[in-house]
Amino acid sequence: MSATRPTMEDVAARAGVSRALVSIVFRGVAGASPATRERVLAAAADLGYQPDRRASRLGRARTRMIGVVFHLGHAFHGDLVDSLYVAAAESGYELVLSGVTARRPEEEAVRALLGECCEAVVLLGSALPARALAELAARLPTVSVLRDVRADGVDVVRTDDTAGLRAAVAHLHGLGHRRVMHADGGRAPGAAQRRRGYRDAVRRLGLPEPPLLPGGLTEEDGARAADTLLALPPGERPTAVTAFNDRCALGLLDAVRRAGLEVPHMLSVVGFDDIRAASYAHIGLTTIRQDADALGRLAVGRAAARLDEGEPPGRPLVVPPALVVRSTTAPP
Amino acid sequence: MSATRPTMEDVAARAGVSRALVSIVFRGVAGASPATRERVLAAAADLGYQPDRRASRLGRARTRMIGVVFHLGHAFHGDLVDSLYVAAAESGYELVLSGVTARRPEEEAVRALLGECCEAVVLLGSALPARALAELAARLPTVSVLRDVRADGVDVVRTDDTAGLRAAVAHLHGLGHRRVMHADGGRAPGAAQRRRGYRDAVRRLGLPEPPLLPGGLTEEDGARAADTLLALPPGERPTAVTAFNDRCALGLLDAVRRAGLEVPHMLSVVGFDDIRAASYAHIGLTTIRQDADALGRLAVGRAAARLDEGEPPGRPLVVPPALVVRSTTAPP
DNA sequence: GGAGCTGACTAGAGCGCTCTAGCAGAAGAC
DNA sequence: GTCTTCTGCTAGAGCGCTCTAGTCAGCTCC
Repeated sequence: MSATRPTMEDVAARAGVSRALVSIVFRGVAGASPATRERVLAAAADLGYQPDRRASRLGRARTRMIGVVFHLGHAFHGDLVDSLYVAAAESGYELVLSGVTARRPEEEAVRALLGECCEAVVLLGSALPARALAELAARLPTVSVLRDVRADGVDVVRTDDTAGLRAAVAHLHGLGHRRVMHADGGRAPGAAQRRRGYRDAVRRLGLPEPPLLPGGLTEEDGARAADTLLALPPGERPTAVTAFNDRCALGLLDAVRRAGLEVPHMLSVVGFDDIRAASYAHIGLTTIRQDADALGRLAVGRAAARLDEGEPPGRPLVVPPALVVRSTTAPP
Repeated sequence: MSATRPTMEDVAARAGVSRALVSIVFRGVAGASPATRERVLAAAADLGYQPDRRASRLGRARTRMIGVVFHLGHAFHGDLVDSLYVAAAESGYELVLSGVTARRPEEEAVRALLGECCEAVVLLGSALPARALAELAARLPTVSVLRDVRADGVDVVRTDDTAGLRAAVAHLHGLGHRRVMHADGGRAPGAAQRRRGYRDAVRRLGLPEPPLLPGGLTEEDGARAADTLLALPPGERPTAVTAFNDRCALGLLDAVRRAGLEVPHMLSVVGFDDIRAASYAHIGLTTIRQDADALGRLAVGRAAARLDEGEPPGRPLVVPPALVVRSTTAPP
């Protein structure tokens, strides 16, 4: 509390050196003798001095800050942010988070970031129109993670959703399933690609192609998909379902089980993402794992490449997903 | 992209006015004629000028920033952050988020915030030792949300967990349950209070007091509690369970249902928090609702009162919870 | 013993804003 | 017609840092 926080000036005065020397010590660059360095550090500790990063960034030519727009409430975004923190630290960048919530739209989150002078932005699962993204990309390097978008100047880092769903269907086919349905993600980022992967695989394997189950991002959407499924005449019921994502799969699982269908014996279910909950022992959801670490690293990598090496926006970076077999799939 | 972002100077030159006038216009204070104001705004729009908030905060005496430490992955923290955003905007503050993840400990999150020069910090469900909190509070107004802690100078904003659990037990008692167990939260913030509420109620109502079920914060912990419960000899099995939180309740629900117990007829379950998933139609979890909006508003209110009115840290602010009856509770 | 280093340190000009003081010039008071 | 009061605007000194361009000892080297 006290009056105001101590500044570099105060530390300098106490250590009996110039302000510049204190700066040298705190930036950890060469130019101070070990003895002085220690004296400065001691003075700083006495005063409880903490460098003001805002001022430091102002004085510096570069801010080395990357803005991140993420959705509070999307569990997978949490995993991504974790990996972004690590990757950013490795490349000497700092993250500034801007959350999207029920009452804080994405536009607002982006606007806030622009005012903070970050050098690049990483958008997780952005729902902004391509035009808005292109506009943003015209101002500063922009990386869209999870969402594949063709917008001028926008870098894309995403999972190979199509391959993921193909792998899911192939896995089910390998188990002997013939009638596989897909709980669709609608307009969610990645949904179109997963839909395509599902259709590709079903056709390629010569399986019947039943209509899509209307699903979505949340457990509730999954439960709705289950209702649709359960309403089907027995002959048309699938023996396996691929879901848009894990949350959807979890909701679906819950609902079909309560309707008396045994999983995996009467119905196999495959999710997408591999969120934490999927691996819980009592759930054991077979799923397509998105590699959050790779996605985060590539996103920061793209931003850094454009900032540090002056690279132009590149083609989409696509991370292969991995099938994780647990206990919600079995032969029909 | 281009060279560098335009500054106030550029806007001033283009509009043919002084830098100070541009500042006046952008701060929205009196002192510029409508005509000039418009001219400045037009020039700024032409240039794509965006004021640099870092510089603006440097120049200003106060930064009006509140730091928020939250856990990515705790769904309820998302609700709180949403409400904090709203409350902060209302009191003219800005939020700066610092996330806690698997690989980014709370200490690190706090440290980052100190460097950003926020005027106060709000910690959601902090797990820091009381000493560390007191130290932090010695530097700047500190509000602990969800976690009740007796540390010098630390403001606390929390739900009346004890009352919540009393209400849960009373509800079950009212339905005719006699044997009610509690899936405990261990060392999680609020767990001790909820445990106390449970015990209070059970004693007061003259119910038997069985041992606690070891639970925790996550679905997995809930499933583990279910295992313990299911392993009980039939005579000792409860007819109802109160869970530390919703996620724990959900995990428990899932596990007991799969073991063949019908909910609510064979077992009633009450959660805590009222996270989004609790209200999903297919789940319909009876729970104790924490008022995220009130918690957020009070947290910002405390910070603002200390900053703006110079108030000293006050006594804990306790928000009453509310019982939300859905479909996981019924007479035994 | 002077040139040329090097290592340790300082002065001072920014960075992009804010904000106090102050200055013209028009309007109103008497 | 002078004096005040406003309105609309500008000059310029910060805010707490960074960083370039020094200064100044104390070396080595021939």
